[in-house]
Amino acid sequence: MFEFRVVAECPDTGARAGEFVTRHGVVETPLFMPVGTQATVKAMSPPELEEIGAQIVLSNTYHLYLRPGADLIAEAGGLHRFMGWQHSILTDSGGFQVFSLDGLRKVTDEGVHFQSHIDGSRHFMTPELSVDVQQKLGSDIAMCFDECVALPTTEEKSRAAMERTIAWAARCHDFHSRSDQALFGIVQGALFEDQRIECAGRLMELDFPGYAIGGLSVGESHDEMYRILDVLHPVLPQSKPRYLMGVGMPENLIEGVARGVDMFDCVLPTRNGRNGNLLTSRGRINIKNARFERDFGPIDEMCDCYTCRNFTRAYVRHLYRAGEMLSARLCSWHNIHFLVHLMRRARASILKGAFSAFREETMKMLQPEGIAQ
RNA sequence: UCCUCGGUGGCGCAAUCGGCAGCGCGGGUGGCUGUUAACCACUAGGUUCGAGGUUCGAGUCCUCGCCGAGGAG
Repeated sequence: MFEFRVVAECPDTGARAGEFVTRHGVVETPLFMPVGTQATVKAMSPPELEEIGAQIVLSNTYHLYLRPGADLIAEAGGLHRFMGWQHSILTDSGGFQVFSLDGLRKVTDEGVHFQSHIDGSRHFMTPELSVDVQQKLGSDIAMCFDECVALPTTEEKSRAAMERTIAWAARCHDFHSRSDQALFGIVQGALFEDQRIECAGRLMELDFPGYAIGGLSVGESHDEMYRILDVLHPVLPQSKPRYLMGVGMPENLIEGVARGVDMFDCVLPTRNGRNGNLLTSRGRINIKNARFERDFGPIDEMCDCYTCRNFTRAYVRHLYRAGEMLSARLCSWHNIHFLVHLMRRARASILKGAFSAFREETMKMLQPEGIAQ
């Protein structure tokens, strides 16, 4: 059911434009997926996400398993119907929570003992349970349950997590049965090139319809992230989509695309938006700053999102300082629009054979020195 | 006119027995990368109403004054 095809490739870099089909429609890559952990992209409604042009959103197995529960969502007719989103959905497996809920969990080869961050109740998440939940949710793309290690780490710890991730991937693969849902494998291996290559190769033996690169954007430098992407680029199958998990800084997206990445997701546009940090074509701005008090221009001169078409920096700053919820909405709206359209423009440039110029120009604009006003 | 209570950062308030003047909000700034996050961190800001006095040392005790709130007449 799930099929990916490359429609254009950049002659100078690893960038490619592609598309895949889910039962909820055609999805064009490269793309950015807004994060909707709790079956909602915080502060945004589905029609607003549609207006922005989001093609697929991400939701989370661990969070929905704890509340409201996979059976309830299945009973509601599946996650799409439950949250009122007719387009594609990717569900993360809960693997990232193995990393982020440090202190509330214990990892064993069999699975992960969690203590709920909501009520302290004890749970045991396994690869099978993660896939079971994701099948009940009915997402278009499910992710293997993996172990994401914190950086910096040692070669031994990384290898242990990598081996566990591979073993769990095989168990996910065996357990997975929904033919209308794609299951992606996740490459781990921290910043060790040999481990990354080995992990990719062993996952490829399972022939997943797509491959994710996990364990990055967890504190390493950009150069280290790019080095791992460079290493994986020639290894991963050209004919399958590659998904760089958790990456959302504009420059990371551009450089990721240049290294063959097709999909990204990140909480950055929504979380930072709620906290008054805004992405612009000339770098990031903090709308809280006093210098915007009487700035009656748009957030970003180059942007045509709803926020930029209708409101000024001075107004958005006022909303933020006043604690008004419209601030979170307008800032999230703009930030998501920024990343979705950054990827849309990247795609257009690849189709035109002009990605290198697009990359150079965009990266130059995004430099901190580029911050005007 | 008398009595009582109060006066401390921009605002609201703490400060033990007389012993390094703090907290919250607000202000300024920074951070946030598969969301435990409309969050977190840092920072600036003081003649403690005024004038005297006691004391090694006073936001704190004493005297007088000023201002505010309440009560009595």
